[in-house]
Amino acid sequence: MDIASNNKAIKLKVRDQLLQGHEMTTKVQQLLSQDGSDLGPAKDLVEKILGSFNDIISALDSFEPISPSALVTAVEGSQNASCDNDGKLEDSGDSHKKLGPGCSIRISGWFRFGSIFSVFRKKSETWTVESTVLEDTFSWRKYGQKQILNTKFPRSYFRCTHKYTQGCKATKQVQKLESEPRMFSITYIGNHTCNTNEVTPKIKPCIHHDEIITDSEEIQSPSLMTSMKEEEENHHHGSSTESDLQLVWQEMLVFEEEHHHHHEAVYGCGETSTSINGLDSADLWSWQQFSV
DNA sequence: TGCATTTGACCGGG
DNA sequence: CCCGGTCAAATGCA
Repeated sequence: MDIASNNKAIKLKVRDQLLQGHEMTTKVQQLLSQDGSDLGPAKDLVEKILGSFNDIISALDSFEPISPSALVTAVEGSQNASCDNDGKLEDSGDSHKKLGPGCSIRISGWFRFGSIFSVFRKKSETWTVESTVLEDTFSWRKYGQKQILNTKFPRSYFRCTHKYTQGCKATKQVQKLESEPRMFSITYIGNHTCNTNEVTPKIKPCIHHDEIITDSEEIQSPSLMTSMKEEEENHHHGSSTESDLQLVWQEMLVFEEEHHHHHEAVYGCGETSTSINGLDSADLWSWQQFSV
């Protein structure tokens, strides 16, 4: 099998997996919508499923092989996008779609998997995600927090833990959405150049949706997905998988472009460890060590 | 004790 | 000069 067809096969496999996950998530959501049932197990299941989504997508995303202008709509300055008091998201762009109650956003080309997690993906190195979860597959260290003018919630600043050890320039900014306090706007700036293979995966807490959105003072819970990922990595030993995924990612983007599938971007939660402190009106968010 | 977070100070761009 | 982003000393925590 040549490289092209191999990549195609991988691409299809990834797509299949994601679509399967979508179906499962949809079913579980239906369960959750039913009154009177015990929601605990269902919520856990959703957490796992969405964690898988985020795992895959984060892995793909981390390679940043985005082909020029791909289908991903430019969202230069998307970190400035925010919901005003009327719940409308402001954006300089001209392509908008509805995101939840009262929020319109510029849409990137992506798959539709649900309504938990939406993405403003961009061609280059800055993109914004809206999610109920604050986690991804990278290791972040908080270096600042700022109250932004005319916003209710402070913005937190994070840099890659490996900034100094490996010169990784990736940063991210996190801010609660005023229109939907359950959601966080997460802006990723720059791509990770750190060698995550050097980082020893750690079993760390995984945040559950409910915990994130509550006003709990301190949140830490065990991760299920991290160990799974760890095992997976032991099987793949990294390198070839990475290049495969990079190519797959490119092809996925092109694939979507070719088929004119420009959807609202939605996918699930991550499974990294996240420690969240003081989620009150002056929210402080703190990502702790985690690695791919 | 070492590492992560907090938070006021500082800096640069508009 | 204002504001957003970053720095770095102080503080917290395991």
